[in-house]
Amino acid sequence: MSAPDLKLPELPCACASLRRAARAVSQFYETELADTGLTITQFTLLQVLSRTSEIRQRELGELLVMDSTTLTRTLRLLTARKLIRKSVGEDRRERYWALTATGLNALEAALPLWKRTQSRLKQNLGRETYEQLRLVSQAAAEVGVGRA
Amino acid sequence: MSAPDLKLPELPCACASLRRAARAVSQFYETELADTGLTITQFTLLQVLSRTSEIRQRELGELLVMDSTTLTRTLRLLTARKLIRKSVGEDRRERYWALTATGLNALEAALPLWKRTQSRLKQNLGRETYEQLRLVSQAAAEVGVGRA
DNA sequence: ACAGAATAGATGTATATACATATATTATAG
DNA sequence: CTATAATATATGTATATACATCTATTCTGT
Repeated sequence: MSAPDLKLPELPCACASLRRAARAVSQFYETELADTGLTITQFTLLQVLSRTSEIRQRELGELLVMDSTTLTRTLRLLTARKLIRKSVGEDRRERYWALTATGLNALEAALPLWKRTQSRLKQNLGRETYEQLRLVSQAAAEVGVGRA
Repeated sequence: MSAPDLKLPELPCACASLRRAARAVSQFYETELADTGLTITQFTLLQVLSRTSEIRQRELGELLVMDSTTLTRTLRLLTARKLIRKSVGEDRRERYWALTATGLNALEAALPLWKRTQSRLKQNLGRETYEQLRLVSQAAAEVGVGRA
Protein backbone atom coordinates (compact mmCIF):
# COMPACT_ATOMS: atom_id res chain seq x y z
CA MET A 1 0.00 0.00 0.00
CA SER A 2 1.38 3.24 -1.23
CA ALA A 3 -1.32 4.58 -3.55
CA PRO A 4 -4.22 5.24 -1.23
CA ASP A 5 -7.11 7.53 -2.01
CA LEU A 6 -9.35 9.73 -4.11
CA LYS A 7 -8.70 9.06 -7.77
CA LEU A 8 -8.03 12.18 -9.75
CA PRO A 9 -9.51 12.13 -13.24
CA GLU A 10 -7.00 11.76 -16.04
CA LEU A 11 -6.23 14.88 -17.99
CA PRO A 12 -6.24 14.52 -21.77
CA CYS A 13 -3.26 16.84 -22.18
CA ALA A 14 0.16 15.36 -21.36
CA CYS A 15 1.49 18.79 -20.49
CA ALA A 16 -1.42 19.55 -18.19
CA SER A 17 -0.91 16.21 -16.50
CA LEU A 18 2.81 16.81 -16.04
CA ARG A 19 2.22 20.30 -14.68
CA ARG A 20 -0.35 18.95 -12.24
CA ALA A 21 2.16 16.37 -11.05
CA ALA A 22 4.78 19.07 -10.66
CA ARG A 23 2.38 21.15 -8.57
CA ALA A 24 1.52 18.17 -6.37
CA VAL A 25 5.11 17.13 -5.78
CA SER A 26 6.23 20.73 -5.33
CA GLN A 27 3.53 21.33 -2.72
CA PHE A 28 4.74 18.24 -0.92
CA TYR A 29 8.38 19.36 -0.97
CA GLU A 30 7.59 22.97 -0.07
CA THR A 31 5.65 21.82 2.97
CA GLU A 32 8.39 19.47 4.08
CA LEU A 33 11.15 22.03 3.47
CA ALA A 34 9.34 24.98 5.00
CA ASP A 35 11.57 25.02 8.09
CA THR A 36 14.71 25.33 5.99
CA GLY A 37 13.77 28.83 4.86
CA LEU A 38 14.38 27.74 1.27
CA THR A 39 11.92 27.13 -1.52
CA ILE A 40 12.48 24.02 -3.59
CA THR A 41 13.72 26.25 -6.42
CA GLN A 42 16.26 27.90 -4.15
CA PHE A 43 17.32 24.61 -2.61
CA THR A 44 17.88 23.22 -6.10
CA LEU A 45 20.08 26.13 -7.09
CA LEU A 46 22.24 25.70 -4.00
CA GLN A 47 22.48 21.96 -4.54
CA VAL A 48 23.50 22.37 -8.17
CA LEU A 49 26.12 24.97 -7.27
CA SER A 50 27.51 22.70 -4.56
CA ARG A 51 28.25 20.16 -7.27
CA THR A 52 29.63 22.41 -9.98
CA SER A 53 31.50 25.35 -8.39
CA GLU A 54 32.08 28.37 -10.62
CA ILE A 55 29.53 27.72 -13.32
CA ARG A 56 28.48 30.20 -15.98
CA GLN A 57 25.00 31.66 -15.64
CA ARG A 58 24.16 30.55 -19.16
CA GLU A 59 25.18 26.98 -18.34
CA LEU A 60 23.04 27.03 -15.24
CA GLY A 61 20.05 28.05 -17.33
CA GLU A 62 20.66 25.28 -19.85
CA LEU A 63 21.17 22.69 -17.15
CA LEU A 64 17.93 23.63 -15.44
CA VAL A 65 16.02 24.31 -18.68
CA MET A 66 15.22 27.67 -17.19
CA ASP A 67 14.82 30.86 -19.17
CA SER A 68 17.70 33.25 -18.55
CA THR A 69 15.36 35.93 -17.28
CA THR A 70 13.87 33.55 -14.74
CA LEU A 71 17.34 32.69 -13.59
CA THR A 72 18.33 36.34 -13.22
CA ARG A 73 15.59 36.84 -10.67
CA THR A 74 16.18 33.65 -8.73
CA LEU A 75 19.91 34.33 -8.49
CA ARG A 76 19.16 37.85 -7.31
CA LEU A 77 17.13 36.56 -4.36
CA LEU A 78 19.88 34.17 -3.30
CA THR A 79 22.54 36.84 -3.76
CA ALA A 80 20.58 39.26 -1.57
CA ARG A 81 20.71 36.65 1.19
CA LYS A 82 24.45 36.15 0.57
CA LEU A 83 23.96 32.45 -0.13
CA ILE A 84 25.71 32.69 -3.48
CA ARG A 85 28.13 35.09 -5.13
CA LYS A 86 29.01 35.94 -8.71
CA SER A 87 32.25 36.82 -10.40
CA VAL A 88 32.78 38.30 -13.83
CA GLY A 89 34.59 36.14 -16.33
CA GLU A 90 37.48 36.96 -18.61
CA ASP A 91 34.70 37.48 -21.12
CA ARG A 92 33.11 40.31 -19.22
CA ARG A 93 29.62 39.46 -20.42
CA GLU A 94 29.72 36.27 -18.43
CA ARG A 95 28.87 35.72 -14.79
CA TYR A 96 30.25 32.79 -12.83
CA TRP A 97 28.35 31.62 -9.79
CA ALA A 98 29.40 29.80 -6.65
CA LEU A 99 28.14 29.09 -3.15
CA THR A 100 29.27 31.27 -0.28
CA ALA A 101 30.17 29.72 3.07
CA THR A 102 26.76 30.88 4.26
CA GLY A 103 25.14 29.19 1.31
CA LEU A 104 26.97 25.94 1.93
CA ASN A 105 25.85 26.05 5.56
CA ALA A 106 22.25 26.66 4.53
CA LEU A 107 22.40 23.79 2.07
CA GLU A 108 23.92 21.39 4.57
CA ALA A 109 21.38 22.37 7.18
CA ALA A 110 18.61 21.61 4.69
CA LEU A 111 19.96 18.28 3.48
CA PRO A 112 18.50 16.05 6.22
CA LEU A 113 14.99 17.40 5.66
CA TRP A 114 15.44 17.06 1.90
CA LYS A 115 16.59 13.46 2.25
CA ARG A 116 13.63 12.66 4.45
CA THR A 117 11.33 14.22 1.85
CA GLN A 118 12.83 12.15 -0.93
CA SER A 119 12.30 9.04 1.16
CA ARG A 120 8.73 9.94 1.87
CA LEU A 121 8.03 10.57 -1.79
CA LYS A 122 9.52 7.20 -2.65
CA GLN A 123 7.37 5.58 0.04
CA ASN A 124 4.25 7.29 -1.23
CA LEU A 125 4.79 6.43 -4.87
CA GLY A 126 6.40 3.06 -4.41
CA ARG A 127 9.94 2.32 -5.51
CA GLU A 128 8.99 1.35 -9.04
CA THR A 129 6.95 4.45 -9.81
CA TYR A 130 9.55 6.62 -8.11
CA GLU A 131 12.31 5.27 -10.34
CA GLN A 132 10.17 5.76 -13.43
CA LEU A 133 9.44 9.31 -12.34
CA ARG A 134 13.19 9.94 -12.26
CA LEU A 135 13.76 8.38 -15.68
CA VAL A 136 10.81 9.98 -17.40
CA SER A 137 11.58 13.40 -15.92
CA GLN A 138 15.11 13.14 -17.22
CA ALA A 139 13.91 12.21 -20.70
CA ALA A 140 11.20 14.85 -20.82
CA ALA A 141 13.63 17.59 -19.79
CA GLU A 142 15.42 17.10 -23.07
CA VAL A 143 12.36 17.58 -25.26
CA GLY A 144 13.25 20.99 -26.54
CA VAL A 145 16.99 20.78 -26.48
CA GLY A 146 17.91 20.93 -30.15
CA ARG A 147 15.97 24.17 -30.46
CA ALA A 148 12.55 24.34 -32.12
CA MET B 1 15.75 8.09 -33.29
CA SER B 2 13.71 10.18 -30.98
CA ALA B 3 16.18 11.17 -28.24
CA PRO B 4 18.83 13.17 -30.02
CA ASP B 5 21.17 15.56 -28.34
CA LEU B 6 23.02 17.25 -25.50
CA LYS B 7 22.70 15.19 -22.36
CA LEU B 8 21.48 17.15 -19.40
CA PRO B 9 23.07 16.15 -16.11
CA GLU B 10 20.82 14.29 -13.73
CA LEU B 11 19.49 16.27 -10.80
CA PRO B 12 19.71 14.57 -7.41
CA CYS B 13 16.33 15.92 -6.32
CA ALA B 14 13.27 14.18 -7.74
CA CYS B 15 11.23 17.34 -7.35
CA ALA B 16 13.85 19.46 -9.12
CA SER B 17 13.96 16.93 -11.92
CA LEU B 18 10.18 16.88 -12.27
CA ARG B 19 9.98 20.66 -12.25
CA ARG B 20 12.67 20.86 -14.92
CA ALA B 21 10.71 18.42 -17.06
CA ALA B 22 7.57 20.49 -16.55
CA ARG B 23 9.43 23.63 -17.65
CA ALA B 24 10.79 21.89 -20.75
CA VAL B 25 7.46 20.41 -21.82
CA SER B 26 5.62 23.62 -20.97
CA GLN B 27 8.02 25.67 -23.08
CA PHE B 28 7.39 23.25 -25.92
CA TYR B 29 3.62 23.51 -25.62
CA GLU B 30 3.62 27.27 -25.13
CA THR B 31 5.64 27.73 -28.29
CA GLU B 32 3.40 25.43 -30.28
CA LEU B 33 0.20 26.97 -28.90
CA ALA B 34 1.32 30.58 -29.19
CA ASP B 35 -0.99 31.30 -32.13
CA THR B 36 -4.04 30.16 -30.19
CA GLY B 37 -3.79 33.13 -27.81
CA LEU B 38 -4.04 30.72 -24.90
CA THR B 39 -1.41 29.66 -22.43
CA ILE B 40 -1.25 25.98 -21.64
CA THR B 41 -2.79 26.73 -18.24
CA GLN B 42 -5.70 28.54 -19.87
CA PHE B 43 -6.14 25.87 -22.52
CA THR B 44 -6.24 23.26 -19.79
CA LEU B 45 -8.96 25.08 -17.90
CA LEU B 46 -11.11 25.37 -21.02
CA GLN B 47 -10.55 21.73 -21.87
CA VAL B 48 -11.51 20.58 -18.39
CA LEU B 49 -14.63 22.74 -18.39
CA SER B 50 -15.64 21.37 -21.78
CA ARG B 51 -15.74 17.93 -20.19
CA THR B 52 -17.44 18.72 -16.92
CA SER B 53 -19.93 21.59 -17.40
CA GLU B 54 -21.02 23.41 -14.25
CA ILE B 55 -18.29 22.36 -11.89
CA ARG B 56 -17.65 23.88 -8.46
CA GLN B 57 -14.55 26.04 -8.13
CA ARG B 58 -13.37 23.93 -5.23
CA GLU B 59 -13.68 20.76 -7.29
CA LEU B 60 -11.71 22.35 -10.10
CA GLY B 61 -8.91 23.12 -7.69
CA GLU B 62 -8.87 19.59 -6.34
CA LEU B 63 -8.95 18.10 -9.81
CA LEU B 64 -6.02 20.22 -10.94
CA VAL B 65 -4.18 20.05 -7.60
CA MET B 66 -4.15 23.81 -7.74
CA ASP B 67 -4.34 26.08 -4.74
CA SER B 68 -7.66 27.87 -4.57
CA THR B 69 -5.97 31.26 -4.69
CA THR B 70 -4.13 30.32 -7.87
CA LEU B 71 -7.38 29.24 -9.39
CA THR B 72 -9.11 32.49 -8.44
CA ARG B 73 -6.62 34.45 -10.54
CA THR B 74 -6.62 32.11 -13.52
CA LEU B 75 -10.41 32.06 -13.64
CA ARG B 76 -10.46 35.84 -13.44
CA LEU B 77 -8.32 36.16 -16.57
CA LEU B 78 -10.55 33.81 -18.53
CA THR B 79 -13.68 35.53 -17.25
CA ALA B 80 -12.35 38.91 -18.35
CA ARG B 81 -12.05 37.52 -21.87
CA LYS B 82 -15.58 36.06 -21.60
CA LEU B 83 -14.31 32.55 -22.26
CA ILE B 84 -15.94 31.21 -19.12
CA ARG B 85 -18.71 32.30 -16.81
CA LYS B 86 -19.63 31.63 -13.21
CA SER B 87 -22.91 31.16 -11.44
CA VAL B 88 -23.59 31.17 -7.74
CA GLY B 89 -24.84 27.95 -6.23
CA GLU B 90 -27.72 27.29 -3.90
CA ASP B 91 -25.01 27.45 -1.27
CA ARG B 92 -24.12 31.03 -1.99
CA ARG B 93 -20.49 30.54 -1.05
CA GLU B 94 -20.00 28.31 -4.03
CA ARG B 95 -19.18 29.28 -7.60
CA TYR B 96 -20.03 27.02 -10.53
CA TRP B 97 -18.05 27.43 -13.72
CA ALA B 98 -18.81 26.69 -17.34
CA LEU B 99 -17.59 27.58 -20.81
CA THR B 100 -19.26 30.34 -22.75
CA ALA B 101 -19.96 29.96 -26.46
CA THR B 102 -16.90 32.14 -27.04
CA GLY B 103 -14.85 29.86 -24.83
CA LEU B 104 -16.01 26.76 -26.65
CA ASN B 105 -15.07 28.39 -29.95
CA ALA B 106 -11.63 29.31 -28.63
CA LEU B 107 -11.12 25.78 -27.39
CA GLU B 108 -12.19 24.20 -30.63
CA ALA B 109 -10.01 26.54 -32.62
CA ALA B 110 -7.04 25.52 -30.47
CA LEU B 111 -7.65 21.78 -30.60
CA PRO B 112 -5.87 21.03 -33.89
CA LEU B 113 -2.69 22.77 -32.74
CA TRP B 114 -2.92 21.02 -29.40
CA LYS B 115 -3.32 17.63 -31.06
CA ARG B 116 -0.34 18.31 -33.27
CA THR B 117 1.68 19.26 -30.21
CA GLN B 118 0.74 16.05 -28.42
CA SER B 119 1.81 14.09 -31.49
CA ARG B 120 5.11 15.89 -31.68
CA LEU B 121 5.79 15.28 -28.02
CA LYS B 122 5.06 11.60 -28.48
CA GLN B 123 7.38 11.54 -31.49
CA ASN B 124 10.13 13.29 -29.57
CA LEU B 125 9.92 11.09 -26.52
CA GLY B 126 9.03 7.85 -28.22
CA ARG B 127 5.77 6.06 -27.61
CA GLU B 128 7.04 4.09 -24.63
CA THR B 129 8.42 7.04 -22.72
CA TYR B 130 5.37 9.11 -23.61
CA GLU B 131 3.04 6.50 -22.13
CA GLN B 132 5.14 6.27 -18.99
CA LEU B 133 5.08 10.03 -18.69
CA ARG B 134 1.29 9.88 -18.68
CA LEU B 135 1.19 7.10 -16.10
CA VAL B 136 3.80 8.54 -13.79
CA SER B 137 2.28 12.03 -13.95
CA GLN B 138 -1.06 10.61 -12.98
CA ALA B 139 0.44 8.74 -10.04
CA ALA B 140 2.55 11.67 -8.86
CA ALA B 141 -0.41 14.04 -8.93
CA GLU B 142 -1.94 12.03 -6.11
CA VAL B 143 1.03 12.31 -3.79
CA GLY B 144 -0.44 14.79 -1.38
CA VAL B 145 -4.08 13.83 -1.69
CA GLY B 146 -4.86 12.50 1.77
CA ARG B 147 -3.67 15.76 3.34
CA ALA B 148 -0.29 16.11 5.07
C1' DA C 1 40.65 48.51 -37.63
C1' DC C 2 35.84 48.81 -37.82
C1' DA C 3 30.81 48.06 -38.78
C1' DG C 4 27.43 44.83 -38.07
C1' DA C 5 26.20 40.34 -36.18
C1' DA C 6 26.14 37.46 -32.26
C1' DT C 7 26.15 36.55 -27.38
C1' DA C 8 25.39 37.27 -22.13
C1' DG C 9 22.79 39.15 -19.07
C1' DA C 10 19.24 42.67 -17.20
C1' DT C 11 14.73 45.10 -17.23
C1' DG C 12 9.64 45.78 -18.13
C1' DT C 13 5.58 43.39 -18.13
C1' DA C 14 2.37 39.58 -17.71
C1' DT C 15 0.88 35.07 -16.14
C1' DA C 16 1.42 31.05 -12.64
C1' DT C 17 1.84 29.73 -8.12
C1' DA C 18 0.87 29.56 -3.09
C1' DC C 19 0.84 31.28 1.95
C1' DA C 20 -1.38 34.25 5.37
C1' DT C 21 -5.27 36.37 6.08
C1' DA C 22 -9.86 38.48 5.29
C1' DT C 23 -14.90 38.20 4.07
C1' DA C 24 -19.17 35.95 3.28
C1' DT C 25 -22.02 32.18 4.05
C1' DT C 26 -23.46 27.88 6.08
C1' DA C 27 -23.34 24.29 9.66
C1' DT C 28 -23.25 23.01 14.48
C1' DA C 29 -23.16 22.93 19.56
C1' DG C 30 -25.51 24.06 23.46
C1' DC D 1 -31.99 30.33 18.34
C1' DT D 2 -27.69 32.17 18.57
C1' DA D 3 -22.54 32.04 19.20
C1' DT D 4 -18.97 29.65 17.25
C1' DA D 5 -16.83 26.65 14.05
C1' DA D 6 -16.31 25.30 9.43
C1' DT D 7 -16.34 26.15 4.54
C1' DA D 8 -15.84 28.73 -0.05
C1' DT D 9 -13.80 32.21 -2.16
C1' DA D 10 -11.10 36.66 -2.47
C1' DT D 11 -7.15 39.79 -1.42
C1' DG D 12 -2.30 41.12 -0.15
C1' DT D 13 2.15 39.77 -0.84
C1' DA D 14 6.03 37.11 -2.49
C1' DT D 15 8.35 33.88 -5.52
C1' DA D 16 8.50 31.36 -10.24
C1' DT D 17 8.22 31.69 -14.95
C1' DA D 18 8.96 33.53 -19.66
C1' DC D 19 8.48 36.89 -23.76
C1' DA D 20 9.95 41.30 -25.78
C1' DT D 21 13.30 44.32 -25.54
C1' DC D 22 17.43 46.70 -23.92
C1' DT D 23 22.54 47.28 -22.80
C1' DA D 24 27.14 45.72 -22.71
C1' DT D 25 30.58 43.05 -24.67
C1' DT D 26 32.74 40.07 -28.01
C1' DC D 27 33.20 38.07 -32.56
C1' DT D 28 33.57 38.28 -37.64
C1' DG D 29 33.96 39.60 -42.31
C1' DT D 30 36.14 42.69 -45.20
